[in-house]
Order: sequence, then structure tokens, then C-alpha cells
Amino acid sequence: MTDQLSQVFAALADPTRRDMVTRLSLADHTVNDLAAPYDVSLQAVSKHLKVLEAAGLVTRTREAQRRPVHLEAEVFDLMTKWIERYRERADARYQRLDDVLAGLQDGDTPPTTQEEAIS
Amino acid sequence: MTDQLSQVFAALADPTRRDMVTRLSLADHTVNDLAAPYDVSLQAVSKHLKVLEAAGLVTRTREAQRRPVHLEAEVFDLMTKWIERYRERADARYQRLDDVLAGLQDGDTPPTTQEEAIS
DNA sequence: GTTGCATTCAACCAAAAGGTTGACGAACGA
DNA sequence: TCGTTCGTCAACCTTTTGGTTGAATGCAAC
Repeated sequence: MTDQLSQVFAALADPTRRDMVTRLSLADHTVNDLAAPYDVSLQAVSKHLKVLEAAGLVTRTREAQRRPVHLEAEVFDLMTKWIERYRERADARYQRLDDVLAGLQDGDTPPTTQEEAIS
Repeated sequence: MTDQLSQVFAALADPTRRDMVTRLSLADHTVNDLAAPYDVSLQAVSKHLKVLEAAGLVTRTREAQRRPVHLEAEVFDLMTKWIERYRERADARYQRLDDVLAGLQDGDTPPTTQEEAIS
């Protein structure tokens, strides 16, 4: 599970981490800030942040003794690109289905579909 | 991890499952079909399909002794909605940042930001 | 009815995920 | 320098995940 897309999806599969991301989309937070609403230890929150950081979803700078957490926008594009590619294909497929149905009405033979393997 | 959004993200965190989804966006497949390219047992593929099905990403009908797997489009909307909501917020935040910078140039005080907790 | 194909169920295993507690490190404030 | 605050590291535990093999099921075809 080393590829980034997998890491991003896995990071967002956890509701706590998803909530953190949502809050970080409003403003940067310190670890303590971030941990406040959740009923888990600070160490657990620190672990969650490591997961988000490894996925490239957040970065952390240093500011005196605190380490503000900042959300990175670019990585979301990875996901949306993957999803959009699927969507285009699904749309194209429904289009082909329409063609088939139209073809049947005209008495034509349906077009053949070809396979393809992608990451 | 019972909520559907978590299940969808978790399901797509696995490269094999993501590849299955991509192939299913081109056409329905039987389990055997689907398993062919991967170097794992048929039972492992069956388990992957159970994960995708639980997440609502695929449905399965019955057709003689095979069970064709079909990709369901609607669930992707859950994800895109969540991502888009984040994106709107991030955009709004950058807008606020622009306002702050503009305000500083005008000698105004920056607007305060308010917190909010969401799933 | 028996054979054969497609798929799943059950039991098991190793590794990863998410949590805990306790000790440590780094930077400020007095 | 001393105490305090912010955060991480390390060791440990339990549950989940992704894989295995072997036995069962459902259906069709002969």
C-alpha cells in the first residue's frame, strides 16, 4: 500500500481523520487544538497526523514550541482525477448502451467493447 | 467504521480493488473474469468483492451459476460531495486570505474566522 | 444422478491499524 | 536554572485486514 493514491484513500477512511481535514480546511491548527474535540489521547491524534502527513494531505511547520498543521490542496486532485476518469468511462459506457439500444431498433449489430487494464 | 463514506474510502484504498472498479466501469464481469489478472486466489477476490459490495460500490445479480458484478455509480457521489465541500471551504478560505491581505493594504482589521465541526 | 464449473463459507495465519500508558525532548516564561 | 507547555517516541495490546487452503453449495449439462 505504498502508492500515494492508496495512502490518501486510506487516510480518509477514518472518520476522525476526515473530521480533522474538514476543520483544517477552515484554518490551520496546533496538535492540541486539533485533539480537543476527540475522546482519544494526544498521542493517538499525533499518530493520525502522521498518517495524514504521509499521505501528503497535510504539512507541518514549526512555530516556537508548537507545530501548526496545514492542509495541502494538491493531493485532493489525485483523488478527483481518479474518480473523474472512472466517471468518464461510466458515462461512455452508458453512451455505448444507448448506441446498442438504438442499433437494435435499427436492426444493426451492436458495437464490440474492448478491455483495458489501468492502475 | 460503520458509516458508508468510511467504507467507500477504505474500499478504494486497496490497489487491487481500485483496479477492479476501473475494469467494472468498462463492463460487468463475473468473479472468474475479474480474478484473472491478479496473482491471488479466487477466494481472495471474492473477499474483495464483499468489501466493495458492503461499501455499496457494486451489486451482484444471479445469472445461471455465475454472479455478474455491476458497478453502482451513485456511491461515488458521496465521495465527490465530501471532497467538493472541502474544496469550497478551502477556496473560501483563500478568498478570506485575499481579503485579509487587501484589508491590510487598506489599513482595516482582518475579519475573524469562526470554527465549525462537521462529520 | 453424477460430473463439472462458478462461487462461497470456514478456519486459520501474519501483518497492519488504532488505541493505550509512560518516558522523553525542545522551547518558552519566571 | 526550574518548572510548564507542546508534542513525539517507544513498547505494548487488541481488532481488522488481506491472504491462504480445504470443504461445501448451486446450477447445468450429460
